[in-house]
Amino acid sequence: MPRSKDESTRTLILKACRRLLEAGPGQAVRMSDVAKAAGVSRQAVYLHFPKRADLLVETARHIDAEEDVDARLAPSRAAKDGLSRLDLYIEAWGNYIPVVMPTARALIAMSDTDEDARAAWDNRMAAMRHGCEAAVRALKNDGRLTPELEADRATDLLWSLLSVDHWDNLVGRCGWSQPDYIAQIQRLARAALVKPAPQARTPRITSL
Amino acid sequence: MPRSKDESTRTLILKACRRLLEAGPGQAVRMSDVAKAAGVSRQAVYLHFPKRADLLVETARHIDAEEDVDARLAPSRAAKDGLSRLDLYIEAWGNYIPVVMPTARALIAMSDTDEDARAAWDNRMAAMRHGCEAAVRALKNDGRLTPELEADRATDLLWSLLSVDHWDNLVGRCGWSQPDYIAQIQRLARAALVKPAPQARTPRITSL
DNA sequence: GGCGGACTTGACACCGTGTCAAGCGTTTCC
DNA sequence: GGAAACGCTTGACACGGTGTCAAGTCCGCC
Repeated sequence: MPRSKDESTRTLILKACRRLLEAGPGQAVRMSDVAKAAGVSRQAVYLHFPKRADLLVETARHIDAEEDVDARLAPSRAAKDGLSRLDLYIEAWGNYIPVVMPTARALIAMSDTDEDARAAWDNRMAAMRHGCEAAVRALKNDGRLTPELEADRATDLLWSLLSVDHWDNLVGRCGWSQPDYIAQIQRLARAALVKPAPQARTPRITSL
Repeated sequence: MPRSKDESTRTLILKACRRLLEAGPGQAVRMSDVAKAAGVSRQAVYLHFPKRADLLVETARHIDAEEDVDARLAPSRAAKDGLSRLDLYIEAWGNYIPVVMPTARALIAMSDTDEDARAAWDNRMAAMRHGCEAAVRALKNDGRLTPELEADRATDLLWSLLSVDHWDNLVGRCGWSQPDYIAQIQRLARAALVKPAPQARTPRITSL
């Protein structure tokens, strides 16, 4: 099934697509552009990806595989307490956003018109939400979830704080650095979701 | 310049455009659709709005005028202390979002390809940011801005919390009610930006 | 009466997506 | 060795939506 060399035409196209999306913020990235960049005919692209939406969806998957998104999220899953799980999840996902961002934007733009693109994107967002849900649950188990919020409300909030739009607003438009973004979202999430630690036995005023 | 009746063709078109945008979430709203809905020829639309981007931009302005956005924002400007200014600004803008949302979405979608649409939308966002800036400044003057944040950082954060994406995530996707959304954003903004009141003279533990 | 402005009608160019058909060069398998 | 199968190329075309153009119609109004 490969053409001849070690790289199949399919992955050649996916890599070209990714490269184009990452290169030009505000670029069109038409099917013909991808074909040209992959050094392949326009029809070859359609041969592997019948619709443009398919190409974008598969590009996103390809990035997930190349960047090993699972490995990135593993530390948060292994966290011992709710608070560190929250922090680690924010760190992992927050640092993954810039990686998928270009493809995400293209996919979101298609979602307005294309049903498949919408479904694919919703799916990704649902997966991300599960991570938020797990973090909130861990927090709740530790008795550290703020009493002002139901678990699902807290999940919604965290999910929205970690949305790619939010990242784009702060990093893309406001010019925040990536570490600043991570730190501020962690601070924000704590402020919004976490209640102060039950200061156990000895009632001392601690400033942390 | 009016055609004959009390309503000029121009406003007829703008109203039709608004109606269509509000009617169909996920609808295309092509130039021909607007023309049909306004009971006018497609070319009449182009006569008043040379490009589709122009039509959308003017529709947004038209909504601002019809809904008197300035009057809505007046209370926050009149607020006496920073904290209430923050709350009132969130309430005013947060309640305005659903009004402009449909048009906003169309404008944002165009921003990917159309430079004018992008500029127009950026402009609106800049105006909204000024409101955030004012609220943060008022907070700072009261000595209630959290020491963890510079004023411009705080403005960025508030601005992003009040973005239409955020509203769309929480209300549109998560199904929050409008009052819930307002209350939670207010809570979130306080948690993120406001430091506890300097408990003046008498050091009593207050739970508010 | 005739002028000018607002609008209509119908045609057309352009661009990007998606489709189709025929052809070409390798590989594979009998 | 020959034929079928496969992966890809070439070139054409339909479609839908935007934007343009030119001619024509219907007004009110000086």
